[in-house]
Amino acid sequence: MTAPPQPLAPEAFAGECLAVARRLLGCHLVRGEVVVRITEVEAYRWPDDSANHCFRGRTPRNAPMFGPPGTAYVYRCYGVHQMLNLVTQPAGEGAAVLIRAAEPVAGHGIIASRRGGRTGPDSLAGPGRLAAALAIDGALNGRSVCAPGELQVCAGRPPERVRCGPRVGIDYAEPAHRDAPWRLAVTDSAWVSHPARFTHEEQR
DNA sequence: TCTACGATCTTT
DNA sequence: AAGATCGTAGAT
Repeated sequence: MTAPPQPLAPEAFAGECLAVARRLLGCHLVRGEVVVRITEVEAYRWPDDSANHCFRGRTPRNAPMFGPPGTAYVYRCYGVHQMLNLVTQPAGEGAAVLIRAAEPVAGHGIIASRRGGRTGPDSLAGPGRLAAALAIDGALNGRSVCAPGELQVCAGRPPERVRCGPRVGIDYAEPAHRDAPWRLAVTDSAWVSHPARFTHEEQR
């Protein structure tokens, strides 16, 4: 019997958003019997990021993003898909990391059943697919992932290399933010959405 | 109240 | 290339 993995502490999320995003790659999301390794993320930065939901200030929807680091921010997109974000930086600053893709570690059968029998990257690559595979919905919005509960983030296997490129689906943002390479992914993982849209290897 | 529009995915 | 599907935000 091994001890259960230790969840990341709030301090792990309290740093600058893009740096936290980079460190979240390779970490594990633990949701009951299902464990996945994060392979793709996007940083929504603060305060100068016109793609960020918080760019024009606090609203009822984005309020969880101003909460303490390690808070889950879950919202519905296109009336259909749930998007899972993890809040970064100190409370009061609206910055978060969108979790866009992951690869399975445990609970393959549960994932497949939630994804209509799919077992390949189609089951976990893309933020809506990931949320569906983990059964994530608005019930988790505003909850901490640092305390025992329905979702945890734990240390995993860090990536050897990272690639990056512009974030997906934010053409409405100002050009400087639309084009900024704030989407990061584990190089060599097949469990990544839009694999053709990366522009750089390991910018840091 | 009314309207427009998504940090997407699926099917055509 | 476009429909699904609905909460949010900004305008009226």
